[in-house]
Order: sequence, then structure tokens, then C-alpha cells
Amino acid sequence: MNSLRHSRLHTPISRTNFPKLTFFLHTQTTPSQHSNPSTNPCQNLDITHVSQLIAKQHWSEIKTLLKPTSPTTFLQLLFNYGTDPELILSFFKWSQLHFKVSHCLEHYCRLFHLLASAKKYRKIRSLLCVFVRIERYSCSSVFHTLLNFSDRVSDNSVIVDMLILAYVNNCDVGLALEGFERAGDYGFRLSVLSCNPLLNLVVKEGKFRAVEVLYKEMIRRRIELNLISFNIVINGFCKAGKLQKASDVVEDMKVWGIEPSVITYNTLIDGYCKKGRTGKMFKADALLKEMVANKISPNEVTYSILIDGFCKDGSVSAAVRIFKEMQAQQFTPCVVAYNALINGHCRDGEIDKALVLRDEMVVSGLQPDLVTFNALINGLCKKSMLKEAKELFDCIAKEGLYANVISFNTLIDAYCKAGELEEAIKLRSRMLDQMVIPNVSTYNCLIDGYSKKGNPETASKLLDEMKYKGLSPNVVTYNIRVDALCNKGRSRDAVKLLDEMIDAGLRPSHTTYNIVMDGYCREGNLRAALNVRRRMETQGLRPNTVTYNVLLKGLCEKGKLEDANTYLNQMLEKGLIPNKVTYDIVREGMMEKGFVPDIDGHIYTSSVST
DNA sequence: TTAGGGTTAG
Repeated sequence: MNSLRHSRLHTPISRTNFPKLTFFLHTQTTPSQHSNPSTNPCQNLDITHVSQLIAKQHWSEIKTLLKPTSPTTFLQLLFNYGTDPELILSFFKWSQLHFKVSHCLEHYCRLFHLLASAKKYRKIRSLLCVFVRIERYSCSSVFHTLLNFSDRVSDNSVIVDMLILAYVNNCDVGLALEGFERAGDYGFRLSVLSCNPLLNLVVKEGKFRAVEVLYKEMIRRRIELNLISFNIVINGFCKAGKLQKASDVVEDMKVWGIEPSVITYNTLIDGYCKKGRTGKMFKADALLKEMVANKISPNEVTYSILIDGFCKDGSVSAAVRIFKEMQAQQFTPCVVAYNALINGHCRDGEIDKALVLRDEMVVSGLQPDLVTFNALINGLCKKSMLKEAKELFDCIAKEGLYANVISFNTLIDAYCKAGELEEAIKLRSRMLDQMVIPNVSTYNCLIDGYSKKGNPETASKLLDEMKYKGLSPNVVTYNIRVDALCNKGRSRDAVKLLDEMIDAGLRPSHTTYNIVMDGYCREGNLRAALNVRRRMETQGLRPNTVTYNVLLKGLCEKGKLEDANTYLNQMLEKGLIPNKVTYDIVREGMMEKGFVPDIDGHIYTSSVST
């Protein structure tokens, strides 16, 4: 590192050791500022005049001055004359645009330093914005060159901090992370101004392991973390489902003397709502009580999170209570709160209630947005009300909104499920007309539609077309293919697809294994189904309610009620909550055996006998 | 510079 600092590539040039440049600014007429024109080859240069021309942006005259030389030499001259850095920047950018000049790294770094010395930080940010967009230098080469011009840690640190922020703003997470790492090696001090946006980008990109590494490294380098830094890290852990680690960060922030804010609590509550296990809504509710006890008032975001959480947990009635509580607390529900509840009703099959809510929001002066439309279209589709769904879809444009890929996919899926494949294909063409690009989900809907309607050749062609367009099959694509094979009684071939998935870098999900288990059960091969369950557990996936439902169904259909009962108890012991499907399976199994079920909403324990 | 809502597989 030290050797780097001492091996200057360029010695800053003072006016006294001015190099012998070979061009003259032949149009200028004012006297040169230089006292010794006989030794100065640019004796006719009037830097004041040139500066004025740049300041007034008289580029046509500058262009004439440049004729005998090149923009790069002219820039060098401006540097050497100690011209105002803002004027150099002006010329730098103009020459980039006008002559498509690719300025060298040395000139960039020299200008960064001049601007840093003059504390023109906004200008540095603006130049860095261009720099990261058009230049492809490694962080090390930039750091190395910066050090060649100055070893002032404060200036270099500010520039590097802004460079990392520029990478982040350019969504270049790779270079931003490299910059963060190398900055540590070079001893540059970073701030939350770059680290917080970097942390946030890493969370948004789902690189959760990197969040933890960054957080620990920020603490190790004694970077002054603030409330926002902690909140972003907590959000990262929550999104990764690492709720305990998120809670640990809350303790860390308290040690730093920073108290959790409403955003901290909202982030945690949302984490529990989305990733928590059994009883997650109790935990979310407990957090709500804790925040109130700590004198932090819930806001509209808190309520929206809880409404959505309860809806997704299958308890729309609880979500409605929260919605009313929100109103009782003098909060006017916002579009997000309405949308969460509208979607809850739609998923519950209660389209009328959803439409009433939509009307209510309009009366209260809120304009339904695209999310409202998409949720309602989906609700109508799931009730097989395709005509109404299509009419609502056409209303999107009338409201001045633009249908997006989700709007189209929802409708395409509905047409596929209804067997109206030609309509689905027509919609895909309409997507392209409206500049909406089909994504993997679009293809998944179509592939599933064609697979299920007995046209596997078209399904296969669509798969090839999707790959040809640069879209990689995702877990859902494989699940559709696995399902198609299982439906043909080819569960053994479906298992082979699991290996293909892993080779493609994808991780089979609960659903993947559940589909294969269901396939084997339908083939009557319970032993193979149980083998798949073991494989699933080996992969670190714990059986979920659907897994048990699939196996229970397999056992009931084979008349093995005793075994089914054992499984049911095992499911309860593992803290899994039976759902409506579980009850239906067991009830049907009992009926088949001539028993009259008397569950009334209660699950059997050991009362089942054969 | 930090938190919330909509689509596909079972």
C-alpha cells in the first residue's frame, strides 16, 4: 500500500515547470498572464479569456480554439494553469458529449481531487454519476490512481464514499460491494451516506448473506451506524426469514444508544406476518403491544401490515377488525390498507365484499390504483367470472392507468384454466402491442394451460420459446412440468426432473416435493411417496400442512385409517395447523369406511379405529 | 438512504 502512495504516476505540474506544449490559441487577442512569454510555448494563451468562454458556455468559440489541438491536450492545459475546477468540469463534460472523448482515469481522478479540495461535493457526485455509467474501471485501479494524486485520507475517503454511492445509484451491486471491500483494504473511511444505500440495495436484490457481512464489517470498521442503518439490516434479516437475527439487531441498536422507531417495529411485524411460523400473528400482535408500551404509536403502515398479515393467514375477519380499529383511531385507511383487505376478500372468494370496499374507497376520495384493479380482476377470475374480469381489465385504460405484466398474467391464467387457450394467446399478443414484456410467469401460465389441456407439444414449444427469449425456467416452471408428468402417471420421470432442477441451480421447493408425493400416492405407491418425503427432509425442508394432506389422502384412499391417524397426531405434535383440506380428507376417509364423522370442527386424535 | 398492497405451480 505504501509503495502505491509513493509511486506517483503523474507529478502535479506547477506554472514554473510548465511543459512545452506545441499549440497556440491563435484567436485570442488579450495579453497573456504569464510573465515570461519567451520560455512559455503558450505565450499567447489568455487563460482568463478561455475561462470566461467556458463560464459563458461559448462552445463554438472553444471549438475554434481547439482546432489545432485535441480536447485532451486542452484539458491538460486547463489543469496545468490551475483553472477553476468548476470550469474544468464544464469543459470536461462538454468535450465528453461533443467529441465523444473518453477521458483517462488520471484526468478523472485529478478533477475529483480538485473538486474535493474546493469542497464542491455536489459536482463530484454529478461527475461520478457519469463516470460509473460510461467507464469500466476496477475499484482498485480507481483507488490506486486517486492515491497517486493525493494521500489525504479525508479527501480520498469522501471521493470513494461518493463513488460507492454512485455505483449503488447505478444499481451496480457488484462494483459497489467490491468498492466497499477494497475501501477497507486501502484505509478509506466510509460513511452511512454510501453504506446505507448499499445495504438497502443488497436487501432489495435479495443478497441476504451480504447484508450480514456488510453489517458486521461496518461495525468492525467503526462506521457510525444510525437508525436507518439498523432498520435496513433488520429488514434484510426479516426478508430472509431470520427473525431471531433481526431481533438481535434490535438489541445491538439499543447498545448503540439508538431506540427502535415505528419503522423498526413495522419491519419486524411485517417479518413475522410474512415469514413467521405457527402463531405468527400472535407474535405480530405482541410486537404491536410492545411498541405501544414503548410509547411508539402505530401508523397507517402498521395497520396495513397487520391487515395484510391476517388476510394471508386466512383470517379475513381479524383483518376487518384491524381495519375498523384503524378507522376508530382516526386513521383514514390509505390505498394500501384498502388493497390488502380487498385482496383478502378476493382470495376468500368474497368478491362482492371486495367490490363494496372498492366503492367505499372511491366515496372516501381515494382513487383505486393498478394494484386494486389487479386484485379485483384476480378475484373475479377465481370465481370464474371471466367476462366481468375482462370488462374490469378494459377499465384500467379508461382510468388512465396502464395494465402491467401482472394484469395480463392474471387474465391469461384465467383463460388457460378455462380452456380458452386461443384467447390466452391473443392476450399475449396484445401484451406485446402494449409494450408489456411477457415474463416467466406469463409462460408458466401458458405452459400449464397447454399441458393440462392435452397439448404437450405446444407446451414444449412454449418452453423452448421462453428459453430462446432469454427467460430461464424458475421453480414454478419445473413444478408445472413435474405436475404434468405426475398427472400422466410418470412420477418416476418427474423425480428425474428434480435432479435437472438442481443442476440448473434451482432448489426444489415444498411444492415440488408435495407434487411428486401426490403423484406417487395417486399411483398407489405410498412407499415411494415416503421416500420423497425423506429426500425433502434431507434437503432441509420440513414437511408442511400440504405434505401431510397429500400423505393423509394417500393413506385414507388405501384405507389405512390407523396410519392416517398416526400422521394426523404427528402433524399436530409438530405444531402444524390442519386446514379445511385436512378435515375434508379425514372426513372422506371415515365415510369410505362406513364411519359417521362427528368432528364438528374438531380434529380426531385417537378415536379413529378401523 | 429505512417499513406496507396485486399474477403463475400444490
